[in-house]
Amino acid sequence: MALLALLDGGPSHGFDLKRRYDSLLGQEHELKYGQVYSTLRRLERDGLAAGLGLEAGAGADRKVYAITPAGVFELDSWLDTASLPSPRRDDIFARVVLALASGRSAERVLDAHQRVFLDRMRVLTASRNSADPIDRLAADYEVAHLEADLRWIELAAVRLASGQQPIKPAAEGAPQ
Amino acid sequence: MALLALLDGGPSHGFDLKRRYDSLLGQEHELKYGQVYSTLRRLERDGLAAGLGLEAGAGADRKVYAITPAGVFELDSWLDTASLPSPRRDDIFARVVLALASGRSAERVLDAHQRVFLDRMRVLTASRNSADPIDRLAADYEVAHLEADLRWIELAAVRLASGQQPIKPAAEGAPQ
DNA sequence: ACAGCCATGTAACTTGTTACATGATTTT
DNA sequence: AAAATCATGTAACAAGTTACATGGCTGT
Repeated sequence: MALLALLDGGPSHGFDLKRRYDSLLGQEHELKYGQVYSTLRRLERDGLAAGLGLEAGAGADRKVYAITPAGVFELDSWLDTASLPSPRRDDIFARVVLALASGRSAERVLDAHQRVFLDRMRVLTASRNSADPIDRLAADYEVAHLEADLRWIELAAVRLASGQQPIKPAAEGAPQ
Repeated sequence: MALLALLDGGPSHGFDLKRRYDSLLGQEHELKYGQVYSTLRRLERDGLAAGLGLEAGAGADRKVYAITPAGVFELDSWLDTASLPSPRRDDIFARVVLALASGRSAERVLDAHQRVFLDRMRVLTASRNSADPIDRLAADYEVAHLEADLRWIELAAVRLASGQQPIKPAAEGAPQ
């Protein structure tokens, strides 16, 4: 969808799309070339983008793609879709639950995360005055969610401290 | 890691692990059997779990696995790891940025999400008084992040309304 | 006898990652 | 002449999803 959105501004080629994606959304997580070119082929296969042919440029010949009407439709649909944050299986919540389920203390998990999250907050508040409006929105977004995590950490600590965590009994189908 | 954590409570087999995972973390997103059995084989291959053999039970024979010392070590390491929330490529932030980048209005995206998030909040505040402590923590966690998203939506709306979004120029490597 | 749950799996497919290979052009 | 950048790709791997296949046991 990101590639479609970028193509919607006009035809382009893989290398350029990757650079633009990275400057837009590549905070810490760049697009891999392997994915760019295979995704473009996939878009073409699915009729959402069409190859326009080769164009000479600075280096090797560029393979230029354009978005198709079907692609525009898909993009519009995606943008109009409000995706509820799907639960993440590798975040602090999962770790806390699994720490409890395996009879470990959740405090260690909560403390470790609190430390890291607070550190990250300090870094972010600095970059929050960035000139680039997108960078600012990104920082705002991350800060908002870090605050949410930090508030939840305190809440969870209280809840777990008061009601001594009973948590489901351990293995049930286990032998011995 | 979830399977290792469950195995840490005692040896068990795929079917049982799946059920326990689902009751613990399967809010809306159950584990697929295809993944359970292939993951168990992977854990065994990597020496984190060991097959103990077959055990007769209610239905077909159960293939019982136990966690190994190496598995316990991995699990402990994972629990001690504080993972910063990695940026998600399919959430509201990505949609807003890509709407702007493709010359569309971000308001539509913001509004659609605000509606859905508020709806979800209403559903959640009801289930927040759940008896099960894990369910309560889960609801708290989701509510905290929904609040974060809603606050960000308002902030973004203000920012975008004031500074008329310039956003990077459209395609650059495009012909014509 | 049949439905439904217990229990395990496989095959095909999709997406994403890693690592490598190639060669042209531009800059130092 | 060497290094950096432009530009495209492939092969191998890892993980997750979907759909199907198999068969035993339990309750009605």
